[in-house]
Amino acid sequence: MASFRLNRKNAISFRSFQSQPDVYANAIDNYAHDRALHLGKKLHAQLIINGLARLTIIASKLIAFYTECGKLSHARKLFDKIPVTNIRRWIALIGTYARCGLYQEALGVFWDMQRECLKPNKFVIPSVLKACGHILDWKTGEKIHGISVKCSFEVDAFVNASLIDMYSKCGHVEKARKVFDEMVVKDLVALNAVVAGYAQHELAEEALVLVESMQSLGVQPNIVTWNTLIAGFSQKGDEVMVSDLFRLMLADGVEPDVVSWTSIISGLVQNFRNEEAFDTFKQMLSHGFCPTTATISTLLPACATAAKVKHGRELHGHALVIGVEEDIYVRSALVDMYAKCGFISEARTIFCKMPQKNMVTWNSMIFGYANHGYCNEAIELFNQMEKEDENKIDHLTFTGALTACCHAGTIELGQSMFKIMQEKYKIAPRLEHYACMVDLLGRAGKLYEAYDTIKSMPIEPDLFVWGALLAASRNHGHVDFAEIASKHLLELEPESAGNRLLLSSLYADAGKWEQVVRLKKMMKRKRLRKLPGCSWIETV
DNA sequence: ATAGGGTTAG
Repeated sequence: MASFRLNRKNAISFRSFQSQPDVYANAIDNYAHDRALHLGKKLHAQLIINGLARLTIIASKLIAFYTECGKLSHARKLFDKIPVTNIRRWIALIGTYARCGLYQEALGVFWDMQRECLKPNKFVIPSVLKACGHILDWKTGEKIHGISVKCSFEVDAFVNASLIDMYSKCGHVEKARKVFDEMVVKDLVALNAVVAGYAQHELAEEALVLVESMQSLGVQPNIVTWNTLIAGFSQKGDEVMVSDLFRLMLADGVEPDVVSWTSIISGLVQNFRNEEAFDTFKQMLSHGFCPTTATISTLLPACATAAKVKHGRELHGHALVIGVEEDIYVRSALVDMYAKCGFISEARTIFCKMPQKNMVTWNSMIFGYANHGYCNEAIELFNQMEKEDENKIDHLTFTGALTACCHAGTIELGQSMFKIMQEKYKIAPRLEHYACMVDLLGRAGKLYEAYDTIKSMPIEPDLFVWGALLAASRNHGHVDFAEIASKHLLELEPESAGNRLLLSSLYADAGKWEQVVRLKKMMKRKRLRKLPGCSWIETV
């Protein structure tokens, strides 16, 4: 009797002990889904107090929660507190990171796992390869390839398809093809991964040849294959081939879907055929297809001039109606579109209501400010990004911020940013950064410093760098530097009439009329003519 | 656990 009671008591307490963590686990899941960082933190504090935070199940959920909220350091700290008992937890964390787009973190955990001498299984390899593919790190991908071979995973269809995808994304299409050729049983996913590799690197013809040869071996293309081919030819601007494929696909009994349409539209936008892109979009709608986030965000850059803002607003309306306005791609493209069209406050409104921002979101807003003369706002936003989202700062962020410094004429700030970029963020200056620095110094009349900057460059200056020096020389009437700059410009860009006009007006300013006549004669001889400036106004 | 269409650029 006594033992029965004891057992029952144990059973009850065991059950309540079991159910309580489940309740908390669910709550954390919900907070992760809503990205309710504040509420989640409060719950975490409570779990530390009642001791449940130590449970593996709770800790795992908290890791997922912080990961979802973008608080990686929190996630990692928790992870490191959990004793390593089995590899499944490592693999789950790697998978979570890879799915969330946190590729560096995924790889970091993978190498930690290797350091702990835990053998990877074949399930973790695709996640890690996906991470390599996205960050274009084929060197690491190749190491993973080696590990896969050593572990005899190379017969696995998932591992092979992931290897092909990784090499394809990194531009090593021939390595991808080699993996495919060595596969004993070639499946459709692997084929499509090679086809994508070809299509995305302007080798659509190769892709087509491969698909045809596989067809003769009995592997039939599916809608993914067709859409990949369409995307490949559409990016190349080969519209004849695109419509042929569209027909072939129909004849094959495969119905084109919204991805097929979006691929065509994307190609048209890439090739600056905006009108046709919109026509195709209308055709797509008339065929009864509902646009997706990809359709909207691919079309928005085609509306990024003041004359096209009406189209942009229409797309914004579509996004609201079909309920995809919250998508980060759509919103980033909207921020950029409104900013480029000059509707800075509308851009800012969308920007501010975004709970998650990516580098494109931040950079678009910073560029929007910088290009419209809101230099202080651009610089303030850069400071805000440093505080809130430092890890998303990249070379474009600095281009935007330096452009703002240029327009504002804040030399010291520009110089310190140029330094911070290299020293703190380890970003090697690119041509556009040097062009900004030359522009910044040149505008202030510091032509010697500007020229010293050019001479210190470890990379070959391009026409924007020399152009900045030439423009500054012209504005400050400095003929010597103008001659140096124009000499380089002529070497780099012999066809550019604009630079010569700039130079000739400099000579005119300086009173060297005979030089002007000589230059203009030379331009006439080469039949170079500066295109007249033009603007676009939408007629209703 | 793998394959297709998407946002920033002087």
